[in-house]
Amino acid sequence: MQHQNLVNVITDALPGLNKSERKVAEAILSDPESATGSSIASLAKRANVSEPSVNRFCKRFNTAGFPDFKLKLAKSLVSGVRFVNRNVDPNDTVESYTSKIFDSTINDLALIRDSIDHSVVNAVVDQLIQAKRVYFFGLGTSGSVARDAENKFFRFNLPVSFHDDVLMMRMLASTGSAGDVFFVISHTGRTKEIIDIAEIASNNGATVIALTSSSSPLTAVSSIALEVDVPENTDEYMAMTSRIVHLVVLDVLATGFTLRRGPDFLPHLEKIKNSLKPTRYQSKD
Amino acid sequence: MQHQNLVNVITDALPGLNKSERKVAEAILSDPESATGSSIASLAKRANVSEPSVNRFCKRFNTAGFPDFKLKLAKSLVSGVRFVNRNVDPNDTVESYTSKIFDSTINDLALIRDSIDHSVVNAVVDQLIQAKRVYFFGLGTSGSVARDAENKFFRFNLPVSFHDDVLMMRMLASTGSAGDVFFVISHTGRTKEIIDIAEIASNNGATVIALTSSSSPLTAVSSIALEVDVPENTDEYMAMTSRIVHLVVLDVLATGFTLRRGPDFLPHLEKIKNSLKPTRYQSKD
DNA sequence: GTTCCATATGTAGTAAAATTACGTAAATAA
DNA sequence: TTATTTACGTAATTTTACTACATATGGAAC
Repeated sequence: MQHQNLVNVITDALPGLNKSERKVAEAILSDPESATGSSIASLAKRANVSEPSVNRFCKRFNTAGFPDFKLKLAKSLVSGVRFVNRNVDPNDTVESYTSKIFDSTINDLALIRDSIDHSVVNAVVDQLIQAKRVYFFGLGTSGSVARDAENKFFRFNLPVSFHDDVLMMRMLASTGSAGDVFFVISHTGRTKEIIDIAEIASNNGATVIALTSSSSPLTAVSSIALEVDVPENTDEYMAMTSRIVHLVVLDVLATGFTLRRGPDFLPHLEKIKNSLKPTRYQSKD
Repeated sequence: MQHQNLVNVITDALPGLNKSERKVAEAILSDPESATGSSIASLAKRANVSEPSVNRFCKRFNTAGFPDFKLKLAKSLVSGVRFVNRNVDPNDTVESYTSKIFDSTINDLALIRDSIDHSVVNAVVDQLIQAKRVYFFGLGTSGSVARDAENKFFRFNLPVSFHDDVLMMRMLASTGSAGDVFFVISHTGRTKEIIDIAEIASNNGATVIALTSSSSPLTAVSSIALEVDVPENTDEYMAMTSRIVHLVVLDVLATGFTLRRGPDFLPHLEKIKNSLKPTRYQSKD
């Protein structure tokens, strides 16, 4: 598809490539930017393969040839999506660690953008539209995400709340029933308490939507699971980007919700927006 | 700058070009996309000029030659296309509004990545390192950001808290003093209450750090302002991405903090990480 | 108007780059 | 092992881009 980033495509294909093709792939991935500027000869030399090998490599990735490949590679590199395999290290300057953090966040977003299951997104919007009540649950960092979700979804004229207290969650789950949607957010999907709570809600006939990583225990006990796999961060210095991705996914859901409601709903949103005007100093422009 | 759009540059230069160069410019502008894919010969033919004219045209725009020109043109088109007409509209499918939301978030992140003032980031890290106490303040959506910040910075063995209650904020600000850092987060930087509170803290000799938009009233009453200008979103459907950018900026600050503390600090972080293990079902891998 | 000069544009040749056809080597299966 | 497929490289061909040089065009000075 149009959005598939060539760098990621190559990275994904890496295991299935044969010797010389892999050499080419590695040469490109080690410095994609310069690859877009070099000739087939110089790249072949750098990868220690023959020119036709580079050419065949290009054609394997659905490009007309080397020039076309370079073009598409260059395009992939723009749009903010840079390839990052470099972790933050103690010698980094402000400039370098700043762009590393931004780049890795951008990279993760692009990854999920290209891999998210649209039918699941649709199904979740379905459930939210039908919901009589929505509870957003999350602990720790995911608590902030849940809080943000509440702030977004209350605008839809729908009883929503967010909770980051497991006792509260447990009580709410145990009184849940059909028509209630429990939207459970968890990066790992392995927190025992959260899984317990999701199970309780589910057993009461409520809908449980999980925003979590794939094949986690939480997925198993949910009605629908929005699976978002952000690469784990083993690096001590690196930030956790999964919460950012979760926030954007919630933006997507909110957008889907708004669209489904139709244009009649827009004045309501406008009213909420305007309600804050008196609390602010107006800008001149 | 490097991100200057070639199409715009050519359009601007149009009046100052001579006959054949203008022909080339017009041929390119009439269909820039196809220009990126064609050879110098075919473009020359389409513009009714000779090949060297096309070549000269390219060099006039600070490119090494035709291939380099095509590359830069292609890059310009990517970012251009993504910026323009990326608003959600009622006819969007799940696929299209999903990628629009992701794309606009990515775009905004890339924009800030390239425009953030590194010296300010450094100065803020300086202040945080020296702080005896840090308060994160935010209302509404920024409240979630502040909450997330608390969750991040408490790991640094530093008394931090987050607040989203203006009365609480006011009281804390009025008892603040040198050594206290009030980290105030606000998208608009125009909320009267918040500005009041920042002013009170500042008058008491505390350090006020603002994460907000440039030239806002909040900036004026702060010791340091981390100015982050995310394009306003007039579109009703579109999500607010500024909070995402704020979160990433806080990640950057946390990283800067960790690096400044040095490697002796890592075991402490590890301890916190491990503390959560018993709350989770362990994964097989 | 003619001459001179500068700039603009094109022609033809050359160099570079990419692709193709084909042959050899390596790997795999019988 | 041998047959057969797949992988890879060599060399020739074709395409593409660039350079040097020649011609043309448009003023300005006489």
